[in-house]
Amino acid sequence: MRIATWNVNSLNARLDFVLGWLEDRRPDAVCFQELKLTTEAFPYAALEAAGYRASVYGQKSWNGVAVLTREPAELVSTGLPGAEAAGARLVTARVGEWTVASVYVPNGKTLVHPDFELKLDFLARLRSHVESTVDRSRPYILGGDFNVAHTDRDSFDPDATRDAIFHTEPERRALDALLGTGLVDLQRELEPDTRVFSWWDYRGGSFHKNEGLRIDLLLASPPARARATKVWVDRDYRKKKGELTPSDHAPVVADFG
DNA sequence: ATGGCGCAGCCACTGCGA
Repeated sequence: MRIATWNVNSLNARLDFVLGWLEDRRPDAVCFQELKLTTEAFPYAALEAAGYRASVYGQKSWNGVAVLTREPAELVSTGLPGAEAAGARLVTARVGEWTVASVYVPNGKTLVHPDFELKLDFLARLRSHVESTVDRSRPYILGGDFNVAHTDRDSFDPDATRDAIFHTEPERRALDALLGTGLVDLQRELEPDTRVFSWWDYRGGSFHKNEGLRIDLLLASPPARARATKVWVDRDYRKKKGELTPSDHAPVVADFG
């Protein structure tokens, strides 16, 4: 079983790039974020031709999440109760014995922007949602763009970014609280000390300089963690492919025995 | 070897992303 998460930064703009990646990596399930299209406009046909079905929660222009699966899946839920104003940012699907959820946590914009409080509220509601609705005694993966650099190790320059957005104590403690429900960060479980990023700014040659952040995470329930054999950032797919432009996020991939 | 912002929209600038 191979499960991945990937903020694609517009599925329409990225479709050919994504199809190439699916053919190359052959994941069984993928959490997509930032579809930037409505549920109706989702490219179901192109993905079905590639061997995938999709559980989708989209909206026009912004946000939008999906869980792509090779096997037929049951759509469990869309949206996060109480966080409707934040847009389409959570979808959960069940495939076989696995439950897979894709989340796109609000960016927050700046520390003094109203969206920053919305971000903290979203993370708190996400914790409550997991606590009350997810059976953590079964294989469960919450994959997504959390827009938080959890520790100093997850940032290219911990000193320069100290207390900057994505790095503040309230954001980090909100992620701690989510993990307090019993989920674990797979990357840190399997590779506690590896300095690895999942996002690099398009601007200023950030990727070339490896000035990135690790903000895309695969969170796992104990049974899912127990089966995990490998987790990695698919850095090659942050690179341009011929004429195809990459997302500013790389896929994060995990394999399970 | 790679890359130097990119995407959506009542559009050619602006808002947003992180």
